[in-house]
Amino acid sequence: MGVPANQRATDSSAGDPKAGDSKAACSKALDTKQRILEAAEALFVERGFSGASLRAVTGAAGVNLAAVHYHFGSKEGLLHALLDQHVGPINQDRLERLLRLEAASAPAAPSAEAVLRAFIEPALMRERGRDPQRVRSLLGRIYGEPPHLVGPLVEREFGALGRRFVEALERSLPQLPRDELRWRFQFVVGALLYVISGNAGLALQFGPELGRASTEELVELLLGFVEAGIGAPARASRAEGTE
Amino acid sequence: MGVPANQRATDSSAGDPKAGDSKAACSKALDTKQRILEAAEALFVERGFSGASLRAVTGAAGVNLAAVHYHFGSKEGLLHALLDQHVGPINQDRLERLLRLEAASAPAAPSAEAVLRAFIEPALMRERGRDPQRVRSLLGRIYGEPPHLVGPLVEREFGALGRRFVEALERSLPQLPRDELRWRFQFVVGALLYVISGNAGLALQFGPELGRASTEELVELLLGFVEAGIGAPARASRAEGTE
DNA sequence: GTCTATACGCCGATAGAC
DNA sequence: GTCTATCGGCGTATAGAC
Repeated sequence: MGVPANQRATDSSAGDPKAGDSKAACSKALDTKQRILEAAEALFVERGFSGASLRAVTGAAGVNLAAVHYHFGSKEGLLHALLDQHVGPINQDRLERLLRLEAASAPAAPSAEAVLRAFIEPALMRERGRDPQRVRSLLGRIYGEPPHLVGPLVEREFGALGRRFVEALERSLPQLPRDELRWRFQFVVGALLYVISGNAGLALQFGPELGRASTEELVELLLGFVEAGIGAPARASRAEGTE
Repeated sequence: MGVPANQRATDSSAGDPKAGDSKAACSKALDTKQRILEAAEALFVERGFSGASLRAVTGAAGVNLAAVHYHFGSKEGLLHALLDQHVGPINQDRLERLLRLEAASAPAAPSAEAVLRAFIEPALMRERGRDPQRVRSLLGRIYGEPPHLVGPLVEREFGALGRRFVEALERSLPQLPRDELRWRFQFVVGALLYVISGNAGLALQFGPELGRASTEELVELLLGFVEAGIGAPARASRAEGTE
């Protein structure tokens, strides 16, 4: 009794366990780290961050529980590494597109439509050979986790980029009051995140019929909505007070 | 050593512990239930559902840990009771407004603007003498919790109502393809939830300057955005296939 | 440097005494 | 209706094997 070996369910690497070469040890370390990341990605998307236990992650990855603390410091550190790996490239893509747009239309500002497309398309399209639904959901799943967790994380991964896009939109829509534009940008982010998360409505609310839209169709549908919304006439209901 | 009595920190009721009257017991039960609800509301909003432990809730309420399972069955049951208490009235308000709109404009359909206002205003305005921010946040905080939790909850609290509003919008905008309208309604829900949650962007992203908008201003800002978005010309990029 | 085994203090849940 | 005791699972920390 008492043999606790319920790990290593999937495999324990292809080579023989005797290989003590330092290069082999190094590649094994990378392998462990990568296996943890892949298992964590799948489980975080499936069950959410709080809902996926480290024991489930390490069990699925076939590694020891403590390995995650050695490589990532904590469960939150693991999430951070996962986000750096996924939303980093998305945000880089967004920024490159924005800079290209601004260079192409200089000295005029690019259209709000083009800026919004640069913001939205990378978030929905990027897949890199993986199941696209999975990659997308990870980002959306993060919002709504306990606030003390999501706050610093959003600022770190998204703060500067969001402010940069708002500045671009301010130049595209100079007639719109600054505050109103900033709120509208928040509405865009909200709609995008809700779509990305795939969490609520949709299949749940209307049955599978609504889930049919392809990624490309979804981008166009969302863009049609937010372009009209952000370009709507100013409400200007608060021309008062602060002079 | 080993005396585990670290509960009862706050108090243990005002009366003497001998009072065996049945009426007193009953009112004490109601009091216990209500105290749990109030403490849970505050802590769920502050730390999120997963982040607030039952021990913290019962400790703040000054009741025993097991009481929550006696009265609500589980932590999830407690959340459910809390939502019934808060989003129930909101959804009832929404439905009454919609029915009044439809009655007033019959046999024609009410405008999409009016329907959207009936959907959004109750969610942002209702407060009932409490700190309004707190009441609003509870609803928004729920989304993004682990999907197995949020799925049935959304369907139960919101499914029928959401479908009813989509039907109304379909009558208000008959020229818009059904699928496109349903997606757009999802975008509205996403933007609304993002605002309600108060979780992300906003103060975090732009500093406190953006948090200044009053509830009434916020309703108008959001309505201006979603009215334009939902009424935008159809993209119609998928007139194909299913005939 | 990489990984394993083991332990600690919380958590939600439950059974049974009062 | 309330409380105590206790359960298995959780995230985390660390000592030591290789």
